[in-house]
Amino acid sequence: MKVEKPEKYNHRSLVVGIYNKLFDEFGKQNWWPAETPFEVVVGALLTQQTKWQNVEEAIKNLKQRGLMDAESIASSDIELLEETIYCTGFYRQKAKRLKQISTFFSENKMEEVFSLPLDELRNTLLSLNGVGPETADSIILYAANRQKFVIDVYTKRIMKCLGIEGNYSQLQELFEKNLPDDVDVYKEYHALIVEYAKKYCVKKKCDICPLTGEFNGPDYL
DNA sequence: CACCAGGTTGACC
DNA sequence: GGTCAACATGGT
Repeated sequence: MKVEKPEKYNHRSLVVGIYNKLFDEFGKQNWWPAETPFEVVVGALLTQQTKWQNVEEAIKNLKQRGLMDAESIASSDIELLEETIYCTGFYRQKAKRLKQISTFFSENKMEEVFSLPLDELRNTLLSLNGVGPETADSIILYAANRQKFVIDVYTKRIMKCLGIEGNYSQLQELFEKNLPDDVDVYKEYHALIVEYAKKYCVKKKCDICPLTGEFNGPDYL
């Protein structure tokens, strides 16, 4: 799973170097162990601005009530959904969005949607209410199992500590242009960033971040 | 008590 | 393109 690091210093050595350092410290993450791709979609929506621990509880609740498939959620009462996912916060808008997304996937075969050309797939997901860039890319990467690098607030924070700032698409391009064509590397990388950030980058402090200092990323964006 | 958690939206400049 | 308040609960 390790990626060979190029010799001279450039964007690629930075992107690859960070990956290898995180992999050395945290190892394989094996992220997002869901029973079905649909469960990943549900998790991606519920985890917005929410701790994963609470999402797990909501997923457990949904399963207990037989609501872990698109058709069941699409036809279920909005108030029942609200009650079921209450623990994830923003429960009113999330219940509404969850129902809409489930309706979409009950009317469109998930397998076919996930086989669309990458850009088309992404735009389709983005057109759903409640699905922004990060959620769309999480679904593409972890549910559709296709190559899209997920940028989250932690990724932005870490890169900023290294002197690299950019908007979502700029950062995404930086990673995607410098990583090998390997979905598993994409999956592990994002998971590693989250684990790393939860340990070192809380409260926007860069001073205790071990990456800072090791990689002197100039401002390229 | 203040702040954060694996964001998105709609309004506005 | 960028910024900002809402959205809501539970934990530290």
